[in-house]
Amino acid sequence: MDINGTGERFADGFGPAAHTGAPRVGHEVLAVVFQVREGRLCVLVWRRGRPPCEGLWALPGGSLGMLEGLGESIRRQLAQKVDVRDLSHLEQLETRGDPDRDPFARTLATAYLGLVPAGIDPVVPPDTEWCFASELLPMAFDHTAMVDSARRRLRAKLSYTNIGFALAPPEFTMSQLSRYYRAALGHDVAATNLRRVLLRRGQIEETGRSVPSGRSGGRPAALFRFRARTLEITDAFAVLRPPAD
Amino acid sequence: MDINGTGERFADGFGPAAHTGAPRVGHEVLAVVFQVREGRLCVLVWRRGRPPCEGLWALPGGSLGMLEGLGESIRRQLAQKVDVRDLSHLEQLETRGDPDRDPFARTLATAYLGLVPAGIDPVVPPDTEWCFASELLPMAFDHTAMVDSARRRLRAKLSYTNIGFALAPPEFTMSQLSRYYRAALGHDVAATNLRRVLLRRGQIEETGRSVPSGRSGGRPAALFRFRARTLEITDAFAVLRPPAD
DNA sequence: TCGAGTTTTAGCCTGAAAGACAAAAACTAG
DNA sequence: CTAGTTTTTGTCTTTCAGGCTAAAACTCGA
Repeated sequence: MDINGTGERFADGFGPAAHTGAPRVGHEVLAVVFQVREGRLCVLVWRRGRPPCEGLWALPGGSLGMLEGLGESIRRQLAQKVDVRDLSHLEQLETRGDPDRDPFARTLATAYLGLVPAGIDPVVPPDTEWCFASELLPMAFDHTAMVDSARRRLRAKLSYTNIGFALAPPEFTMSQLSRYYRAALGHDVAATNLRRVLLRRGQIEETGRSVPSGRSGGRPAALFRFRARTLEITDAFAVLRPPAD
Repeated sequence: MDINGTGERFADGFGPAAHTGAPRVGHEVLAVVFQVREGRLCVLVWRRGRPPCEGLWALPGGSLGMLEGLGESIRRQLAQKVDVRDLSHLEQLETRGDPDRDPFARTLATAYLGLVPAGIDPVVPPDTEWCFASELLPMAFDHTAMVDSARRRLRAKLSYTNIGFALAPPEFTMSQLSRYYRAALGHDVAATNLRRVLLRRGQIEETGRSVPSGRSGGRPAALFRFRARTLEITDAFAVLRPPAD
């Protein structure tokens, strides 16, 4: 990597701390955890009790342990906020490292997107709450930007993956599912179209059972479930496909 | 963030190095730089001259400087490999941090996807080469996985963004463009369909000029250009759109 | 200069998929 | 039994991708 032997390799002003020459900066792992509650998209946040950014909302997470991987670390740390078994999906989002993102120390942060299915209510510590994503007050550091990234990622993936499985409980009616989609997408989703789209894509299937609908009567609703509970990409979604033959 | 006052916060075995308590690990920034050359997708790699992984291909990049951001850092480091002005696109890909990804030191690496338009030939140092992406030999550390991520990302974005602008030179004929797409996608792309798709999406436009086609005759080909040279998402691509009204 | 060969361009057709809408089905409550 | 409610089914329209063919526009050689 010493491209011309002139030592430009250390133009950053730091010699090697190991064979790679990487300087040692702090690294933390954070998560934007979404859940649909009361028909609205919510984010799990906690209120900082000390400076910097005292009193502001912050994302759950913390320091990367010396012996753990990134995903491993955020799972461990979320286990202290939300029961890990409740996390239906987790994926890496982005890493932020602006020198001034934290005014007190040079710290990088890798953000994850986590999802919790609707209908359960994990125990959270007293300083932690589920906030409506649309009404988030300014957050600590660059956490607002991370939440925005996470919302965009979720919205996009609802279009071209089966990620709905992570928002919905194991079984659901189509009108329930359309409410989860509406909460995450921010606009109405017609249950009848949603049904056809997801059925054609093979993402959901009928369980055979049904439940009575609202207390004021109405045809009983069929119960559906997602076929898979891991992320799958809808391949029919690709444009510029390989030629037919 | 000390969720219950029992000190579980430091369950990773490390006390705070700063107010965040982040342990200090090495961090490097790498780039998967693609260019279409000779009609094929190529990756910029260099051959390691010393252990670990001596003799294996590796991605360009290096240590994050103490005062620079992540994107800033990879741009600086690529300037030593490829003239920065030639980079038509750069985006963050993923951060890898398995404790054993580097056997000699705990190092995190943030990978970027970079693109260089076809038709130019940046000066690269002697240990550095453009390798066909489809014929890459095993690479150092987890770099192979990063190249795979980058290829998937590029292929996906060719479907639903205007990222072709970063593969093509400023002006091009449709058959040239279809060759760039074929190289990146790995399959034939009919120039006539590509033209209609990109025109309808408003991604490309005619320059008004044209150039003679192959030496054996043929109708002159119209020259096109991309309307934008920054990433834009094709919104018509979203399924589950907001209702019409 | 004319015809053969080559490449690009334009037009037409098909099929897949999404979304709007309306009617039928299946229930509750009074 | 009827009115009201909700789900489900079916039809229609629109949009877009992609295949195919014919026309256009050029070069080259006879």
